[in-house]
Amino acid sequence: MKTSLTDELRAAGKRMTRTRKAVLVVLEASQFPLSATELYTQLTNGNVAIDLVTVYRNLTALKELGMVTQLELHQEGQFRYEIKEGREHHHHIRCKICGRIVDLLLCPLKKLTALIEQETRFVVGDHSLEFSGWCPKCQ
Amino acid sequence: MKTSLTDELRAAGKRMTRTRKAVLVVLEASQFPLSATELYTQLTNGNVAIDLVTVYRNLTALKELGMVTQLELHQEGQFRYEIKEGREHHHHIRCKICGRIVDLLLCPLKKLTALIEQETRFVVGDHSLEFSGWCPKCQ
DNA sequence: ACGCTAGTGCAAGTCTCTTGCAAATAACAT
DNA sequence: ATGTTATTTGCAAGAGACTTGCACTAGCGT
Ligand SMILES: [Mn+2]
Ligand SMILES: [Mn+2]
Ligand SMILES: [Zn+2]
Ligand SMILES: [Zn+2]
Repeated sequence: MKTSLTDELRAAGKRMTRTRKAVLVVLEASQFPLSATELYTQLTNGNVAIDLVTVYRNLTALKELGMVTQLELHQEGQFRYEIKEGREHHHHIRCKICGRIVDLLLCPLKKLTALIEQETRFVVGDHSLEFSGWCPKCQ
Repeated sequence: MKTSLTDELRAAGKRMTRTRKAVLVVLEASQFPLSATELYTQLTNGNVAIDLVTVYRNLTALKELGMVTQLELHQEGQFRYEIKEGREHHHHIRCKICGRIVDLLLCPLKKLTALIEQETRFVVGDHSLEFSGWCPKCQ
């Protein structure tokens, strides 16, 4: 893990604890966004002693610092978290059968924002875009 | 309410009960998608005696029949439901301050689907797209 | 090494949504 | 109209994700 993350934490009055470092390491290694429970399971299986509530509190803290992205995949009923470091803004597709989640390295919505602002008089902040379907193995 | 809805229900072996009709009437009248709790509150305030669990069960049944759309707005932590009858596929924007939800009568994703299928080898089923921002009054 | 304060674990609580079951009622046959 | 049957309902309890309270622990600046 980069030391810059530790510095970022310090600058915000936060500490780089053993458990927080473990959370960041697992998030950095993951190829897809993790739920709190999945993260907890990976940590526990990796012999990191941590409570689920600590996972939640760390995810919340890291989200507030802008170090992780919180997302909600279509009708999963839970949040997932992805580290931001070194990853562009992107979206996801999830298999309806096996649950596999794959990055879509594109965002078709930049042009659309101006149109929406014009039509609704809203100022657009964020957007969430997720696809679901059937992955190659489950078709 | 249209009698066609009653016929549709019958054709699926379902019944048009007093409570189910009341649910449909409130959904038809709403200008924005309602959560189960909001629907329950509107019914109760309108002197319809109904249990919250019955609201949930009716929403589930109507969703399975394709008569309502279930959607999840960004980070609300609850589902919302919209009647399909007479409404095209569309998306929403929600104000981060007051929670107002407005229809976006467009979908920019039809063209994108072919590209995603080509790149990921998934077969694309559904998508969910929601915006959030600041409405005219809350800016 | 010391002290302050952020962070942690455990327990309990909140909120949305689901399930089990007996009673009520809509649909339909007689 | 009356009876039969399967659907629907209400009440109670349960599931699952996430949050909060509080005493104890441990980073880290000095
Ligand atoms: Mn991703
Ligand atoms: Mn709508
Ligand atoms: Zn985007
Ligand atoms: Zn669309």
